[in-house]
Amino acid sequence: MIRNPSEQLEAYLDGQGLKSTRQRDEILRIFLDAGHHVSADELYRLARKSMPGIGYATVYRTLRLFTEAGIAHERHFDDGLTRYEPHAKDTHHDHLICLRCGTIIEFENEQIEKLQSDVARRHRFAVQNHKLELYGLCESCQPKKRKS
Amino acid sequence: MIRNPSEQLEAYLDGQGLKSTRQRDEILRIFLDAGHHVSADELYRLARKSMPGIGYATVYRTLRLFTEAGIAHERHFDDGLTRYEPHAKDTHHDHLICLRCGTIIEFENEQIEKLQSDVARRHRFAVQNHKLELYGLCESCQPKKRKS
DNA sequence: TTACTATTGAGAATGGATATCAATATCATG
DNA sequence: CATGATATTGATATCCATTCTCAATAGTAA
Ligand SMILES: [Mn+2]
Ligand SMILES: [Mn+2]
Ligand SMILES: [Zn+2]
Ligand SMILES: [Zn+2]
Repeated sequence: MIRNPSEQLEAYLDGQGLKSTRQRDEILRIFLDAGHHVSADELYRLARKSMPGIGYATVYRTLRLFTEAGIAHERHFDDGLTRYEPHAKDTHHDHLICLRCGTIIEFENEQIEKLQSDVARRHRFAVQNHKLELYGLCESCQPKKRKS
Repeated sequence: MIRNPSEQLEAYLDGQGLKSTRQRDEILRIFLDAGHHVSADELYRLARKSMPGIGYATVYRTLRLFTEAGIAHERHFDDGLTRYEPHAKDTHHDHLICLRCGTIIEFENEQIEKLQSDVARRHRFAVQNHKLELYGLCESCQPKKRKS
C-alpha cells in the first residue's frame, strides 16, 4: 500500500472530485525536492521560476491541500510562520531548531514518546498529537572553545 | 533572594531607568490573579474594568515588559495567539492542551527532561529552551464510555 | 515647581494567512 | 471533438494579532 506522493495526490483529488492541474503537479514536484520545512513564501519564490504567473493564494491553497491529502505536514515553530515538510517517511519525529542559522535537526526517541503517553494516561488525557521542540544553537553556531 | 512580583517589577524598572506607573501596577495585579495563560486581548478586557481608558498597545507593551523583567513567561500554543503566565514558581513545566475546551494542564517530568538533554548532547546541540505540548482531549471532553 | 523623559492611548501600519470574485482550465458527457 | 458544469486560478481585498508612530501626558529627580 506504499504510494508515491504523485499517485497519492491523484488519488486524493479523484476521491474528492477535485481536478488535477498543472500548478498542483508542479508545486508538488518543487515541494518534494525543496528539502524540508519550507514556508509558503519560500515555496512561492521557488515556484515562480517555472511558473512566473503563479499567485500567492494558489501556493497557500495547494499546501493546505497537500496537508489534507496526507502528503505534507504542517509545522508551527516559534518563528511565526507556517512551514511544511513532506510526509514521506510517516514516522513521527521531533525537532532541534537552531536560533541563529535556522538549521533544523530531526530526531526520534522512543523512550520519550513512551514517557509522554504515561503522563497523558496519568491525567486521563487523550493525546491526538504532540510537539517537542528544542531551541538553541547547532554545533557550528556555537562559540568555539579556545585551546587551554 | 525570593521577591514577590511587585518588588521584582519595581527593581527591574529601577535598574533600567524606567518609570513606575499606575497602569503597570494595576496590570500586574490583574495578570497575577487572572490565573494562567492569558492572552493580551483577555488581559485587555480585564484591565478595562478598572481602567476604562487603557489602550491595547499599553497592555501589549506591559506584557513584554513583564517578560523582560522575568515576571511572565511567553507561550506560543497552536491557537495562533501569544499567551502569558506568571513566572512564580520558577520550575520549568510543560503542557497538556485540550483542543475542545482549551483547558491547559501543566506537568513536569524529570525523566523526559533528562532524555531531551541526552538527545541534544548526541547532536552537539546547545539547548536554550524547549517546548513539549500534548494536544488532545481532556477527561471531561472525551466521549463517555457506555456501559457494556 | 521645573525640566527632562518615559509612558500612554489612538489610530495607522505591518505581515502572514484567508476570502472574494471574475476569468479560465479541467473533465465527464454526448 | 465540442459542450457545459464546475473546480481552479490569480489579483486583490480583507482579516487578525501585534507593533509602530506620535502628540499629549505623567513620573521623577532636582
Ligand atoms: Mn521535520
Ligand atoms: Mn504553564
Ligand atoms: Zn545554527
Ligand atoms: Zn477539554
